Amino acid sequence: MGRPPCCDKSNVKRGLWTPEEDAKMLAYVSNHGIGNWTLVPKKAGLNRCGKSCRLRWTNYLRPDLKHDGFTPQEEELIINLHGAIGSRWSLIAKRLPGRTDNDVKNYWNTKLRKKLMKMGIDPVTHKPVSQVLSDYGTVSGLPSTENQMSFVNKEDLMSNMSMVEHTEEDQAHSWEHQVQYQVMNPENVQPHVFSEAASSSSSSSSSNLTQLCSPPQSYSCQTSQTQIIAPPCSSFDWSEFLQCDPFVWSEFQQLQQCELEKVMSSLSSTGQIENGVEPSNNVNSNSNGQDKQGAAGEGYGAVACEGHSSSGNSFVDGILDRDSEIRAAFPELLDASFDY
DNA sequence: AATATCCGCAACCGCTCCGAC
DNA sequence: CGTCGGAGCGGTTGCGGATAT
Repeated sequence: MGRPPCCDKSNVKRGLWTPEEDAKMLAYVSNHGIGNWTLVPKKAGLNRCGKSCRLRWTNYLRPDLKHDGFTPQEEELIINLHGAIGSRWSLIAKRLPGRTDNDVKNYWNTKLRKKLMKMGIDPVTHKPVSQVLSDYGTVSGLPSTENQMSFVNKEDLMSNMSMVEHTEEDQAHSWEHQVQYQVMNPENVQPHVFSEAASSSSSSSSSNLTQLCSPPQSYSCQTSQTQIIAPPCSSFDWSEFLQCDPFVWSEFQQLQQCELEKVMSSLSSTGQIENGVEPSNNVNSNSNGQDKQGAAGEGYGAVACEGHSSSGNSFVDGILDRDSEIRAAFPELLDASFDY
């Protein structure tokens, strides 16, 4: 159960704001400032809920807001940040002056998500669709597979599947986009892109869909381009990518610390920690790795942990799962010190 | 020209967080 | 230390304009 409503909704106006209401709101704020939002509608002479006033102000009336379209630079930043921290729209919006979390969220849902799907990128995991499908195919024999899918819903899956089953030219085009995207988002690059991109057989399995992730021979030029632009060593460390952006890295560290403290607090309060050692039967600590796509897909922050007492560790588990993926892909990382 | 469908955006809802008391 | 309530967040809904049939 949530909190009771902040006001009696039957007595307040809802829906679109009129120019008169906007004018009252602007006049009040310019004269008195914001203060307590629950008092603003009364003082401003508006028959609105305080929450509605706050939303109208923050999402539309604020004088520092941009109302024009998103630039390619903003677009790229949103994609990169979404890939790094997930759907934390308010954090992403902080990096985009004049944009609100609502703006960014809407733009993502209506434009960027579709755009990535057309490029052959799963907008949830930021991985090539073929990779996600391959992973899905691998886990399809396990129970409750729908909980392990990184796709938002079946519609997305069908959309993606129909996309990758288009013509060879489309596939090649899609691959080209994938490579370009992966250069932009190196933390999501799969091993074969760096070291084995030209070898379609190396990444092929019994799944035809998996084969689609390999570049057509005629597109080897994209591969060489990737090798030039991509990080110089094959043992790419995704955390280094996060560190490239001080803001993202700062937010990441804060979130990491915050989540860690919550987990430790939760575990210690429920007696699951003895001498600082976590119990070994954590459902998300298995080495299977097949159910980890959702973890990465939800911005490392939404690992399903239903029915388990350590439900607060989703973020850390997501990070650890992602780390396991990288380590599995790049065994040489095992020699490196990499503690969270 | 009329109707149906699609799409984008503004607004709402439910929930968590956190400070005040 | 527990409760209350305001602020803020992410997800979802629904309206209205644009486009297709």
